[in-house]
Amino acid sequence: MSKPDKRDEIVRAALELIAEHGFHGAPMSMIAERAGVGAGTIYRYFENKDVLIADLYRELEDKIHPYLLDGYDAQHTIRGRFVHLWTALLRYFIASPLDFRYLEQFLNSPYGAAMRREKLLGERDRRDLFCELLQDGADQQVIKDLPFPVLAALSFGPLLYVVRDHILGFLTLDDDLIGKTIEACWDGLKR
Amino acid sequence: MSKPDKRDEIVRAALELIAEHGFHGAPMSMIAERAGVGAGTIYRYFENKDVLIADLYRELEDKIHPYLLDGYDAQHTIRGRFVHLWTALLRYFIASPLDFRYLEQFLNSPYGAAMRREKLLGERDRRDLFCELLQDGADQQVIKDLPFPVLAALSFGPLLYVVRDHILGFLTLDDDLIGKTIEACWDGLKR
Amino acid sequence: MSKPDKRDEIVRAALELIAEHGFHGAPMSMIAERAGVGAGTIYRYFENKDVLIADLYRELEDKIHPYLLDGYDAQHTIRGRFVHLWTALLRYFIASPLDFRYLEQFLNSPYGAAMRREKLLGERDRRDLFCELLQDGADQQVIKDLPFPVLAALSFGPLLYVVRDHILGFLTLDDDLIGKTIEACWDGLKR
Amino acid sequence: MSKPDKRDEIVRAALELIAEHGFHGAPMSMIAERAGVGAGTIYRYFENKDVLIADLYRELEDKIHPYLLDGYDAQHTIRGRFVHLWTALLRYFIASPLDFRYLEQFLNSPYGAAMRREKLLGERDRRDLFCELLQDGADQQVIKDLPFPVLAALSFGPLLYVVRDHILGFLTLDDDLIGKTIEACWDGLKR
DNA sequence: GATGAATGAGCGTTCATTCAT
DNA sequence: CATGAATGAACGCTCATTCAT
Repeated sequence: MSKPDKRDEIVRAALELIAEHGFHGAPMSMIAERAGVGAGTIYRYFENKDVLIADLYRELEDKIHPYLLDGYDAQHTIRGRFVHLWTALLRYFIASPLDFRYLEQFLNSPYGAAMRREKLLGERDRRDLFCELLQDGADQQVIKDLPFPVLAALSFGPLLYVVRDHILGFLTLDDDLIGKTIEACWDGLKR
Repeated sequence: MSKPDKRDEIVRAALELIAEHGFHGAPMSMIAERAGVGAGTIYRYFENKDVLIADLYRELEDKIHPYLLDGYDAQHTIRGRFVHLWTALLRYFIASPLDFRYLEQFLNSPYGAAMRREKLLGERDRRDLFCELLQDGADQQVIKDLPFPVLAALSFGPLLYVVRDHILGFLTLDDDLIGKTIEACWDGLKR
Repeated sequence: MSKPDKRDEIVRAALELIAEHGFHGAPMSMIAERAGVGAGTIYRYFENKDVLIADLYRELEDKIHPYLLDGYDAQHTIRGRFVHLWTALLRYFIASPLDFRYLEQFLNSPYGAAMRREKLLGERDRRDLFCELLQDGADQQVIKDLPFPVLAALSFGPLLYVVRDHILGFLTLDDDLIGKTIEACWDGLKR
Repeated sequence: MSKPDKRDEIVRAALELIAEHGFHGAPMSMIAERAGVGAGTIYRYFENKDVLIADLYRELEDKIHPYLLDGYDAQHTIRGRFVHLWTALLRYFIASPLDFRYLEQFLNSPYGAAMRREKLLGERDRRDLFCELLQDGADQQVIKDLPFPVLAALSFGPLLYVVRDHILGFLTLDDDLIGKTIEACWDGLKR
């Protein structure tokens, strides 16, 4: 097994176990076992468990980004881009529930808070399509004149909630319902 | 120190530590120390850590409920009741950030998922003012015709997000902004 | 409840719980609860758990002694007295299995070893009917010429074993089988 | 220190401490210390304390078995085989008193009761030389016509008692006394 | 005397991390 | 490089004993 292979196996194993059982239900030894490597090997690729967790998050972001870009046109209306991005993201999460569960765990942890702090307080990240979209919408006065974190909450809040409920089996999101939910969300956001 | 005092100190210490550091960052020994009691004393009042966590949640619910009821009129319009309930809840959370952080931890844990399962799938709880309100709104066709979990997501999602961001210092919620945010949320919900 | 009553209740509760669950399965608090007294009360009557255990043993000895004496005639033959004593003891144990289980626990513990040390190495206790009997039998050259502890082993060993097996349900001791077993035991002992 | 060394040290330490102080007087931490290993290391070799205790018993059985077989001839008379087996066992115990004390603790524990239940009530274990011998003796009508557990009690009872007394220093078993005691025991058993 | 709430040392067990091989 | 045996601090929890009431 070549070097990047091992790293990939570790990442995969960690994602699966943390998504299923949470950070505390996924000991390093179990991750190593599932990855088919020695326990010490993880520490060649990740300084410690915290770093593994944070790197895992970044890899997920990078993995998801192309799906959002597929068919995305920055020249479209704000509304059209909003619908496009969220439709893509919701479909991705529904197809990859483990990825969603992992992100949820991460965002609800201190790591997630630190990351959000950067996103919301630091320089707005132009590479983040959702941030960019809200910024454009605010600039063009298409969406409400509210502080950026409130706009973010109005988009992310309901949509991540429904994905969670879908994955937990509390409702079933089909394409029709996805569309209606995103519309409702947009109603809250638009001016 | 009299008997209820000890219990209160334990509850306070547990709430603070769990709110600040999460369930796993709040060992029983640390809770005992912060409460100024022996480690074994906690077990006189709570069978084990899980029971402590669940009881703490119930106490918070009971503590918050009166604030929601204060000035609440079940004969008002759906919209008026919606604004009333969420204004009261947001103000409560802003005044008691530890309570909010605790509830957040709880709802993101397996305990929370189990509780949500009951709320969403079981008999709708008429004592839960938020559930009741959404039900009434759906019955009167004032709010959108969407599955109940989606309606819940449209209310809870954005509003709990902004409270979190406020408590983390990412924005500052004053009465004006609270009002505007609730309005925006209502826009997403109303038919 | 008068003073001796409390003591009796503690003794009864301790015997039951220790017989059923062993020394370590019978916490002082559980003994207190079963006895219907406060936990601290036990310490008014017994200095600590070890003393309680030892006192309990002595009370059992005193309780059993009269049953052995009933119908006992020190002028009978060694053999007759042997059969009498063991028949009485086996019947007692079968009727009071908790007493037997307690004695068993005690004798297999360090307390029991210390007590046996006294009995076997110190001045032979003339009040102990079994010791006396073996001594008489040795003096009259009716039983084998072996060191006292060996004679004791030849009597106590098999007979306590069969009682245990009876109580554990591995066999059923009726009067006929009790008689035959004591006879067999005597065969090993007699010259 | 190589892998089997650590396991052996743990086994040795556990045997010593449990033999001397009983199961409850031999905490895992103390076993680890005496073995010269970390506390967690024990759990690499034994799933938990119960498993350690049970494995220790099995290892002792396996260790003793060859001593019994040495010079054993299944074609000999019942009496000859009886004398052979018990002489070998008593000599073994006298040479390895810790092994005896451990077995005693084990057999007087719930584990021991469960094991005895199997031996006495289940299919008679033909690999157990003592069981086999008693069975043969009963079949050939050389020993008394009594239920199997009674026969077992007549053999095991006195002989294990005298070993215990020897180890506790209440008497001194030399080869002569061993022989005489086994003879006496046989007198109880034979028809 | 009697109580039982309070204590805290001690238990069995886990797991992130290290390091000799 | 990779390993996985070893570590030991830390966890949740128990219970013999004390002492203010």
